[in-house]
Amino acid sequence: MKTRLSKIEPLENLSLVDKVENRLKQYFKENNLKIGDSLPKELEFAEALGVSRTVIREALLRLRTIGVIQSKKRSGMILTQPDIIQNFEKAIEYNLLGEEALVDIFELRLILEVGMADLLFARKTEEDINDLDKIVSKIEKEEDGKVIFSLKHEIAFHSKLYQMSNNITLQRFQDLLLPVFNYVHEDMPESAKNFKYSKGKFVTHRDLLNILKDGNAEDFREAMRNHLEPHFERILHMVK
Amino acid sequence: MKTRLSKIEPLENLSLVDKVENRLKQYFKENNLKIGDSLPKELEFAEALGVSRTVIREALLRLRTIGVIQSKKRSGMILTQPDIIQNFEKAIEYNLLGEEALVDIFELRLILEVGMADLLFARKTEEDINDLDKIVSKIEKEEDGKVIFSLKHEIAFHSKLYQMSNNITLQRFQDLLLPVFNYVHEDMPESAKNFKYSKGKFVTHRDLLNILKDGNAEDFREAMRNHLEPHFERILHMVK
DNA sequence: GTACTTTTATATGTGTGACATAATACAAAA
DNA sequence: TTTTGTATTATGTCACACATATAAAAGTAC
Repeated sequence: MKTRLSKIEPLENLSLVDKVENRLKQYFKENNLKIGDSLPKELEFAEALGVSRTVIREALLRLRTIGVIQSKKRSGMILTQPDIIQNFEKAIEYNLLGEEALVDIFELRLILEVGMADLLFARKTEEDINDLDKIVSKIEKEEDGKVIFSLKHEIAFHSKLYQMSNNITLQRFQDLLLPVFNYVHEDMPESAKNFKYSKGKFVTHRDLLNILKDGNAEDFREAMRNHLEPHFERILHMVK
Repeated sequence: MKTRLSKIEPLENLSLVDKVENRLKQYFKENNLKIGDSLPKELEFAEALGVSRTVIREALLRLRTIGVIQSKKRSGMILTQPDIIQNFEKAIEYNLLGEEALVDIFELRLILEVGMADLLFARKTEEDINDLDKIVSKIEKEEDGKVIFSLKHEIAFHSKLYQMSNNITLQRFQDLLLPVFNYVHEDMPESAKNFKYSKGKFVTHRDLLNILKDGNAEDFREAMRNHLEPHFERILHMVK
């Protein structure tokens, strides 16, 4: 039998910059640095670690890229609160996500919308309901009785829901999901766009709104689950 | 009267590296580059854009940091599929997230667990159920009849659920959530740890497992919602 | 000709020193 | 006191040199 090598770890194969980055992280931890604290200057780091300014700069640039530090001329560098969604956004901007990742993300969206009911009920305001009402009325007017799948309408309605959640991370996640959503939609077979709901089961935006007005979180979850039925159908029968 | 200056807009204040980064992105788009394609070398970029290699390297390093490109000595650089979770992870490693972000993320976890029911039912296997059974039995043995909140048990059980979802992005998200979860838990008042469920409503891990075995997604959602009751209680009554 | 080793060329990685630029502190002027 | 100029300083940009890993070519043995 061939010897398995899965357990053995490779020797340290870190570049100088990698090592410096680790030391920096260690330095932050040891000195218990917090948001807003200022850092020593590049040359001091370089001298202390015995490397060139080039290497220090590269390590610091990584931190700057993920949003852990900010730097200004003359003032030096300070620790900042990283924007966790931002890098996500940047990565997506490059349109390099593969099929699996896109599907994963699309699934995430479905999960979120079904799962967010409690947040909506806890945080909805009169104003939110009115806004939603306007959106739904507009949709109904344009759809004019027909049951069609309109990406624009979907986005308007569901974006409002995310906004109602009052969870910034969630909202921004939704924002950056839009292109993905668009992609998945374009890729959708006609059969899904004209999905036939089981008779009597079709949950419209109006239905969702009414539940949001007078119903409870549990009902909303199940209604949303039905509303998203064509998407779930598609996803759940995919072979991964 | 003093002249107002509210109308005038500041000029673009992008650094050279910023501009170069934008040009690179444009270049990728225009040439419709895909994952695996190789890039011109640094010096060629530098010459083409009329900037120093330093600047090009900084721009490319940003891309490398967010995982859009990889580089090897001699072979040059290739476009790679960015790991969208990785940057998230890195940012979190630095413990610089503020209270609001942590709460947002914790909320996200609750939403996901309630919303992921359909995925679980669509993808569960016999083996999964058996694994879960083992985990639950172990929990019951250690809890020995008492209803206590054990972080370790929670993690074991819920991690398995994420794994069952068969959604890599979701799983990795869960992984990186653990430290946050830990933080929020430590910060939890005793009242929540000894949360009193309304009589008869307490949903145990065993209950969840049974539903997963023989029930349906809808029941599972509601059961999970109850199982997570103390967390929801805490979150939903927070003033944001 | 094939399998293997050695050499060579090359693109990225690292180092050094210089100057440019913008933000700050402070002095000078009004 | 407020504005304006000036010096200082840390980061931003530059040019050039050398180190290092490695893909590709050349060489070697069979």
